Amino acid sequence: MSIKKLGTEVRQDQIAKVALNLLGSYGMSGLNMKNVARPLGIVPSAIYRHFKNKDEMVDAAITYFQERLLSNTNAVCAETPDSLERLRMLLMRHIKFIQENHQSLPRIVFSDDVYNRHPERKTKVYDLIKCYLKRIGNIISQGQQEGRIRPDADPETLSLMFLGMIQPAAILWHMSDGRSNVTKHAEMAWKIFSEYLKAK
Amino acid sequence: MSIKKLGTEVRQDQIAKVALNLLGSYGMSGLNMKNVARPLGIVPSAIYRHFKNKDEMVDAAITYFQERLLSNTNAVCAETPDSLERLRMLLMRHIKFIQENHQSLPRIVFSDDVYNRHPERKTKVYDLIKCYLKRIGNIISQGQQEGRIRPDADPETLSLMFLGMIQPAAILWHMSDGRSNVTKHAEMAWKIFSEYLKAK
DNA sequence: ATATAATGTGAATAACCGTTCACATTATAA
DNA sequence: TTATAATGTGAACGGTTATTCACATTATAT
Repeated sequence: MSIKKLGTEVRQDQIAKVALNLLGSYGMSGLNMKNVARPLGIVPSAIYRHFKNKDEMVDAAITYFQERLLSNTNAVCAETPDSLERLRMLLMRHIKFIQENHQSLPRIVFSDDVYNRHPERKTKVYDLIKCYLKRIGNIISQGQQEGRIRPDADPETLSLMFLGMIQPAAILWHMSDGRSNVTKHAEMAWKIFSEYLKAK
Repeated sequence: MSIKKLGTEVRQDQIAKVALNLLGSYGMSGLNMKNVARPLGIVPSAIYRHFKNKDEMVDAAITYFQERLLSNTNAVCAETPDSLERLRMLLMRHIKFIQENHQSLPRIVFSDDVYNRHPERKTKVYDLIKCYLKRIGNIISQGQQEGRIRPDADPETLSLMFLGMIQPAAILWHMSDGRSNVTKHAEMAWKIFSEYLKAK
């Protein structure tokens, strides 16, 4: 039985991904050293070769999550110059992200296990959300300057409402074990949202 | 040191309230027998006089939560006959509910600790949300029949978007430790939402 | 007032989890 | 090839938590 050994950078990535997956699928209760080690074919104590402790492992998982979420905003800006189209695509990408990664975002945000007694981690997640909202707000502002979006709308309120199109549908999707149709709801919500947004 | 003994109905209520409070404030990780017992001035093992085990205690907490949440819809329907006004009041009540009870709703929904390996509990929470959404949808339908709300809007989509006005703002409020202004956001979001809703 | 049931106590148990450590195995550099 | 560092292993430890149990205390009915 030959044991395959991998470099610590590769392992750190693998561990972070598995950790995030567990967090999204089973919550913080499913995120323990044994569950992380098993799919990688290693033993729990081996994780300590690559992370000082569980906290640093969780931090890595959150950082990985952060990169994945924010990359969506860059992607849609590269795909189209139109502000309304950017919003629509971001909405669909976010839905897809949730369906793939289960409920990482809300679970991270609401599981106080994640940052109970870790104030710096809480502000880190807070900054992530603020950053995401800021980017949505920027797309809206840009659309207003170009005359595509009505000028009397407040970008800050609207970016929060944008997230609001996703969240509750994600809850239902999550609780119905994927039986409810998130994509369809997102499309219908987008019709309503974009009708409001459009400059007359 | 005289020990005060209380009837099991009273204790069950007390325990359920404390449990829900802990769940809302610190998440499932803060919800253990010791933390529930302390504020009641009893010892952890005493809880087993009133609940068979922790699961039944958590169930009682969720039931208590359910009653509190659904009572809001009854209250607004009693306060005013106007559908739009009912929705606005329900929005404000929900915000207040979140501020008082911290993050019970999303934490229950997203903490898989709550119903990992408890499918019946998951469907119970699922039914609660569906019921809440149904009641919102009924208010909207009623407004459409009375000609107060535009008839081309889909009540189901709109009731989900109604929750969407609250959720993301609640996240920010939660993560900023109450520094962000949920009420103000709710008012601004309501302006936008109701403008769309109004029949022309 | 007294017997009996209900409620509260504190110690004990078993399971789980994060973490450490001495040792084994594999990769890498000389 | 060989020496050395990096990576993986399995057993062990301490802490936490839910749960049980024999016992003490308080309420309630007769």
